[in-house]
Amino acid sequence: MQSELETSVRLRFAPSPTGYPHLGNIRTVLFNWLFARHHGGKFILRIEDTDVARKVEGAVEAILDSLRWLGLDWDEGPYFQSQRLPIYHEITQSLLQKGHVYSCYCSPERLQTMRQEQAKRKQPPKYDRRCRDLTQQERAQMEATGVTPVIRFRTPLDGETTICDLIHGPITFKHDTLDDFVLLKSDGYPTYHLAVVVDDHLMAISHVLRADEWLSSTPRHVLLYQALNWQAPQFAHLPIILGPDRARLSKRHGATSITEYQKQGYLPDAMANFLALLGWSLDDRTELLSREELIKHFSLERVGKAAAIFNKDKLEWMNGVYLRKLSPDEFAQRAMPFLDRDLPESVKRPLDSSYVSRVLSLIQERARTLAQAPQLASFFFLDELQYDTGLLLCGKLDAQSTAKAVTTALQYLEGVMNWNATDLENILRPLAGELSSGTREFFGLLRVAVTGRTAAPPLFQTMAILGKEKCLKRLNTALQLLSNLC
RNA sequence: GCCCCCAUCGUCUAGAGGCCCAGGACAUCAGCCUUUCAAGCUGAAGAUCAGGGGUUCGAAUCCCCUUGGGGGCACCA
Repeated sequence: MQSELETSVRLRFAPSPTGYPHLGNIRTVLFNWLFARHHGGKFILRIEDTDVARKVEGAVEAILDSLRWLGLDWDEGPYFQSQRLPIYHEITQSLLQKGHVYSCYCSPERLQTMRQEQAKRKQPPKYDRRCRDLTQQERAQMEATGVTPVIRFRTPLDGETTICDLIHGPITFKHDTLDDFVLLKSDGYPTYHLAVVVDDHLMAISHVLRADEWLSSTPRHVLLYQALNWQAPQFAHLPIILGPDRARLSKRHGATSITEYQKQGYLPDAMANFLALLGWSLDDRTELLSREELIKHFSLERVGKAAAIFNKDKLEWMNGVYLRKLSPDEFAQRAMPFLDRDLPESVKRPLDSSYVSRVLSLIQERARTLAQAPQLASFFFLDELQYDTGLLLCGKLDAQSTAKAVTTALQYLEGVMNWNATDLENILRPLAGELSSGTREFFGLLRVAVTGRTAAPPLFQTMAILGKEKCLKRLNTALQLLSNLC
């Protein structure tokens, strides 16, 4: 049975469609989602599209896609603030009547020069409240000029507001460090401060988990809640995620949008696990947690305060762990699109799925991302291998003895009836001693001939999958290359 | 300039006064396994707990200062 607290837990993710969601955004969603699911509450999606100018085409779809990819489902929404304008207007009217807000007629130009002068005088940039106490007559005059005013909040001149952050504890802000912020823009759209407060209240949001960058605007929101006579939700400000250079995550840090990680072949579960550990931990040793375990154990008490630097190496490692945990079938199913996308064009499509499955069984353990699969497996698909002939001579043997070794191997292989890994090994292993200094050299030589590389999956399994015809052909090619060196 | 937040190995972190001359993970290095690679196993190195003052019998843990880092101060969110 759920307690009353649990049924009333309502979280939300409220991105603005001004770009594609990046790691930081997604980590925030994850925490919101985990908290909601942990408490059996609701998770709501709301699009804060109140900035017409900065709106980015396709951003909303990218947000929805990212959430779906990560399996972060929502119970309500998406709501769009741009469709809720009348609500904000109505609330603004009531605030106006109660005297909590006022119309401001200052032009953007005036505000800008004001700020410039403040900067020159090393003063904090703050609205000088010129329109705060206009007389009725002055207001009428301004209205008559036809300028559309903005609506500003009448911030108390003295006193202070203490917010009780669930992660940081109590934090006090003096009102005289705040200014009269804008609630309604002249284009009729609300600012973030108005819209977020109104919607969080109307949507009965119980907990606001958002990034630390919002911490200093929280007193404004609390003041607004008070003016509206509404109960404020609980706030929890999450540590920010930084790039390796300790700067905020941005384009410069390579893959920043979450869809990019999808393209690079990371698994949603690995991503979620990794992101959960950025700012949260279960204990001193548990690192690998399934979706269910994350939900079960997530709590705000175990969220840290310090900003975290994104460590891609660890993400890759973890993704490798998840990749290896997949069943062979599932791995093949997931890797197939990547092969299709990234294998050279010369490779005929559609790919033979049963061949692909066998190939991928050797790749699974070696790939840290799905996008590495095509590169790891390419020699299985190519007709002609391109490699440096010198690789054939990496051991102590000269070109002639090497050629002899290959020739002998070919002789034996041609007669093989059952082309499988065990038989191949049984035939080739005894040859290593007589033809070369040992298995390392002999098998190494064959490996280069058959795969074109010095690092590849186990030789005999590789040959078995490649098939007799292809192997013999490649060994003959190697022989030709060697004859050029003799 | 003002306000706010933060500070444990390179990185993610454990640590809520004695269990810590600080534990785990990634990365690094070495060894084992082995036909190469990967995986796996074992081990090493890596943090005077930013610095300085207190409080205390005792501090990474509490308080203060300093320093450093980050965030905010738009008719952006």
